[in-house]
Order: sequence, then C-alpha cells, then structure tokens
Amino acid sequence: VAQKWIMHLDMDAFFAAIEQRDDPSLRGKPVIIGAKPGGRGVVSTCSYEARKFGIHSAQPISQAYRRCPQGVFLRPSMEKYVAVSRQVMAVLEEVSPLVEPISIDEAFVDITGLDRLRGTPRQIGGFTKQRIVDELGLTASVGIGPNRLVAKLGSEYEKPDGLTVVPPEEVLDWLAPMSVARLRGVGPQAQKKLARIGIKTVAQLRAWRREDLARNFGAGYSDHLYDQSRGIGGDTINTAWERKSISKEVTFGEDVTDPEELLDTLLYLAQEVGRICRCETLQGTVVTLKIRLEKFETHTRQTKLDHATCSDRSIYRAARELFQASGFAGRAVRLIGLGVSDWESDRGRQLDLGFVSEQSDQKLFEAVDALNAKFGRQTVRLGPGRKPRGKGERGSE
DNA sequence: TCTGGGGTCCTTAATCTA
DNA sequence: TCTGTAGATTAAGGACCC
Repeated sequence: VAQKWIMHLDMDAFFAAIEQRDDPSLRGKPVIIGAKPGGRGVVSTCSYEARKFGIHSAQPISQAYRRCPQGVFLRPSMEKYVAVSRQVMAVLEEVSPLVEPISIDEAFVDITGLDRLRGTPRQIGGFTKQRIVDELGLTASVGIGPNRLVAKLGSEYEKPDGLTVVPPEEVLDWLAPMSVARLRGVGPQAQKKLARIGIKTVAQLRAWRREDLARNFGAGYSDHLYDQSRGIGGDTINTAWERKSISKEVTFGEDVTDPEELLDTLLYLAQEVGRICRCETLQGTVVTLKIRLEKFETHTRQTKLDHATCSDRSIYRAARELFQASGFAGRAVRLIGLGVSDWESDRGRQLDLGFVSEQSDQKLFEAVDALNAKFGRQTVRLGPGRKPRGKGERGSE
C-alpha cells in the first residue's frame, strides 16, 4: 500500500494578522477581533500580543476587555477575510490539486508523490509557507504526516509559523506524551470522563483495550479514541465539499419577550437564509427553529415540509408555525435562529421561489436564472419586493 | 463570570411501516 | 388478520470544531 503524505495548513491568528498587515499602526499591538466590547459576544481571533494578556478565542468579550482595556477591539470584516482565504487556497492548489478547505483559515493537502517535482515533505511545507509570506504577507503553521490526524496535530504542535513533519515510524512515540485534550472530538465533557478513569495522556489511552473503552463510551466514540491513540486516521482528501445546512441566528443585546419583535426577527432571518439558498441554488425540505432562553437554555424545533423551498415566505411561515407551537411565546428570548437543511433529492417537482425578497437584486436574478438552468423550469416572479423587518408587512399570507 | 455564529456529527426516543 | 420486530424516518438535544 502506497504511503501517503498529508499536509495540514493553519493560518496564524488569521483575522488579526490580516488587520495588522493592512494597518501598520496595529502591528505589535494587542488586536482583538470579535463582538463589540460592552456587548454580548466573544473573541473570534486575537493577535499574539493580545494572547499575552490571557485573551483567547471564544472568550467572553467582556472578560477580554477587563484583561486588556488598552487593546484594539475590531469587528470582523468577513468579506475581506473570505477574499484572503481564497488567495491562500489558490496558493495551496498550486502545490497540489488535492486541496480540502476545512474552514476559512485551514486546509488539508495531499502531497503524496510530489518528491520528484517539489522535494521532501519538509521542503514542500517550507516552500508553501514561504509562498504565503511572499504573496500574502501572512504566516501559517504546517503539519505533515501520514494521515489527516497526524497532519492536524502537527500544525498545532508549534505555533505560530511552525513546521512539523512526523514520519510514519515516529508517530507512536510522538503522540504518546500528548494530552488527550488535543485529540479530535475530545472536548471538556469527554476530558472529564477520561480523567475519571485515569486517562490524561495518549499513552494512557493507548493502554486501554477496545472493549474496555467501549464499556465507558459508546461503540463509535470508543473506536474513534482507540484509533486516534494509535495515530490511525483517514488519509483521503475530499475536494468536493457540499454544505448540508444553511442557518442564521442572532443574539439580542437584551432578552426579548415581545412576540412581534421575535416574529419580525424571524422574517429577517428567513429572508437571509432564503437569499443564501437561492444564491447557492439549494432548496431544503426541513426548517429548524432555534431558541435560546435565559440561563442559556437552548431548544430546537423542526418540521419537514411537503415540498423543498428556497422561498423567504415558505421558510418564514414554517418558522412562525414552529414558534407558535413551541410554547416559548412570552418567554424572555436571548437568541433566535433559523435554518434550512435536507436538500431536495427529487428535482422533478415544482420549484418554490414564491415570494422572495430583494427582487431588484441583480444577484438574485442571476441565482434565479441559475435555478432555472439547474432544474430546467420556468420561474414566475411574484409580487413587489419586501423591505427587511418592515412593520405591517408580515402579511397573513 | 459569561458564554457568537456558522456549521457537523452523534445519540436517543418516538413513530411508522414492511 | 394477528403479532412481533427490524429498520427507516423524524425530531430533539448535545458535544464539538473553527
């Protein structure tokens, strides 16, 4: 069986590094990208200067502000980051066509069999990092190993600007002293459970037999742990990612009780979700409502429609019915969200584009045309455009 | 103390059905 | 037709990831 070489690349402090690159006055300063200080929200990314103050991703922004009031707090500019992300992926695709983006700032690359063309795995990693510095003015951390697990752990091993190569024969020794917290799928809950049976390191995990792990965890999860402790992981790169759901949610500055305001928000969310569905020529059959009450108590309600849709009105109507049936009307709501999933498999049915908003939007027309092309049908455009969150426009039908 | 927004996947339970 | 069950489908929640 041919030995594979998988590379994982992870951009360093991606959002913060872009801001510092584009505004020299931010260099050397603690830069924190995330929610507005004073509001409800968390840190998305922060510069390494900010990390010295104990600031980290997912930290409540209020805590970050307390620790570093002199820091530069910025809201994220996602369009900019998406554009830079595309440039990063383009560099990777020049290294090898087998690129699988995992998120906005990381990707796996299959670099098997490139030694004649580009040198050893270490040389390929160094060359890739250098190109990203030269062309984008940003640094990345790279891990290279025989599979995705080792590559990913490798890129985390030394940060920032790291390059870690773990040949297959060194994998077991390299993993042994690592904390199980670094493994995939081991979060706070699993860590606690593992610690209770005396497992803190990969070596300790490896000492357990599969059957004994299965008595403490589910069969699927224990296999997952068993394999990871031995450095076993997938080595195939999937270049054809397809999304499975589209959702939007908002957290209110202060909890909202007024059902009118909640329904208006749902209408806005339905328009956003519907718009993205149309831009991506997707129609879903399941609508999911998400509600977070005080004390972070979170509920979801979902319904399967009798037809697939990308229409604002259909999504909104389903969401409204879910909300009204939920019994949460009258409760103080912290967050409300809306999603669509389970794309239609039957392409022969009627395309539900009825009552979409923003009909003057050129992009929408293009999306509608794309939908027509995709489904080979004629589209009927209905009614005047609707303004987002318009009072009194929430018609009964 | 305070916990975003966008996702994926897994487990469990209820219900339907071959 | 009765009965029991395996398996699919639907729904809800939760852990986890970036």
